[in-house]
Amino acid sequence: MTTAIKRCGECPIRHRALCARCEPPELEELDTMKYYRSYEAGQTVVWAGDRMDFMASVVSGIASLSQTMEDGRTQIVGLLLPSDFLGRPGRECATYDVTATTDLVMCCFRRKPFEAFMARTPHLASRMLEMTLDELDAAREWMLLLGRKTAREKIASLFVIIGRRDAALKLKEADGEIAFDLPLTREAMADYLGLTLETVSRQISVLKREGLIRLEGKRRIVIPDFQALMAETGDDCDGGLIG
Amino acid sequence: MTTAIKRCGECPIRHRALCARCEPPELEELDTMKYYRSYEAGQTVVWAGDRMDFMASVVSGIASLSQTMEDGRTQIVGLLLPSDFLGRPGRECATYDVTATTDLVMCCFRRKPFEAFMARTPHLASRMLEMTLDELDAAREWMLLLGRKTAREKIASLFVIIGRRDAALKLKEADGEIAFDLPLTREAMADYLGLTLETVSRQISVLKREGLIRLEGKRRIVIPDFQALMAETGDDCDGGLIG
DNA sequence: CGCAGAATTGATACATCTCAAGCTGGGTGG
DNA sequence: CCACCCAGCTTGAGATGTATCAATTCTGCG
Repeated sequence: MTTAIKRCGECPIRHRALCARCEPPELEELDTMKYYRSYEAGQTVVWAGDRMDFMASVVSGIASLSQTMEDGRTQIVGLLLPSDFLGRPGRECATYDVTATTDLVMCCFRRKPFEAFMARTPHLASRMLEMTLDELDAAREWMLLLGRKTAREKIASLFVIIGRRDAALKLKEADGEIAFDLPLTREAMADYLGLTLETVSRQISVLKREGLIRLEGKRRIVIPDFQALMAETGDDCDGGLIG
Repeated sequence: MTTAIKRCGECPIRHRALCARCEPPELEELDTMKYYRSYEAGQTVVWAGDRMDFMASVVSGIASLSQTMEDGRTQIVGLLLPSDFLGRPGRECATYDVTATTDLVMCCFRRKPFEAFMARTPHLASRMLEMTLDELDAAREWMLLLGRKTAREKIASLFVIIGRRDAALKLKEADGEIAFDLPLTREAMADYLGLTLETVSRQISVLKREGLIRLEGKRRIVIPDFQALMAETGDDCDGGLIG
């Protein structure tokens, strides 16, 4: 459950996380407050409605936020990637089911002390506002996908978004040939895209047949021509991340 | 374009808007900064991508945020109701098309001075974070609706949400018989729910035929049994606003 | 009155879902 | 070391919900 503790100064997500604008004295204080938690792929972090006595940044791996209806229909409403934050100031209970989609490591803080720290550290609150506004834009982008895109466009959009993010992480340009490991099962993709897993599988097969993507094994996606795939998302040519 | 100026102290949205926690001296300062703008139903406030040199709170009426694809498919990604805020600190350009769905009055601030005011007024930033987190929850709730609900459930959910909000505004309980004016055309409902206007019309007719709703004129909706309609949303019985 | 925008209704098409049958690859135990 | 197993995935055939195209019918208003 617990992994080796790192100093905040050496943290891999330091420059993008909530604490991005913290100065050394603040980092030292965070060092004393934080603890790590690890989850295996498939494990549940919290259930919607459960009391949640901590807040956390994702250090590595991916977690999903999802809602499930009484009859089992499920919608993933957000992915938490490295540097993303989990937990809402002032709220005691989780709003969504949080599940480790891959092996996951999170940097955690007990809620009360962390809220106190935030209250006396204005730039933390301002960083949090910035990150929340970005999440809101991403959620709204996803609303367009869920409400108006075809299955084919949904799959293409997913690959373009993951490919672009992956390229950014590797500090590469998102054009020409791009390859990445797809960290989601077909079922998770379906729940994220508002489709069934059969439809996801079929549309991936179609894109493969047309040469827009290649599969290496089940999980590695190669995009030989990123621009060509972008043209299949339905967004205007800039890829439409914001619009 | 400009309406009579009110003192902030008498503002009808004062207790729910961004400035909810401002004290009299701050309100006086806001009084000197603010100006009102009015739009007629159907007018565009800004286009996505346009430079936006102001931020604003909705005083009365409804505005919609929407995204449109090249081929004309449109998705409404948010409604701005009285007390909701438009504009993002640090961003010069509008991210979405903003349209007045009904006649609309907004309380506006030029961006630069307002950002400066926010920078030295921490509780404004904190109120903004709170409002943004609420919007994010609402957006994610809508993702479940768009991705997983049937047309019938979508219509029922829309009426329940508007009915509940309307009851809250009138300080009534949301049960038994509820009635409200529906401020959206069939087309706007379709764009909000990810449907066509024909499907919206048909499903409204079905709910009417089943006695779950009545129409008085085209725009006034009467819900004789709020609980019964809630049972049609697919959410668990608390209505699932948060989950 | 008669128009124009909004809404309803009908007939048909089609994308996606549903149910069902195999396939594939990696791990395990005999 | 091989056969088996199982979760994850693919593919097929048919059902179904929603979109599309096309008339009407309302409703408010000049």
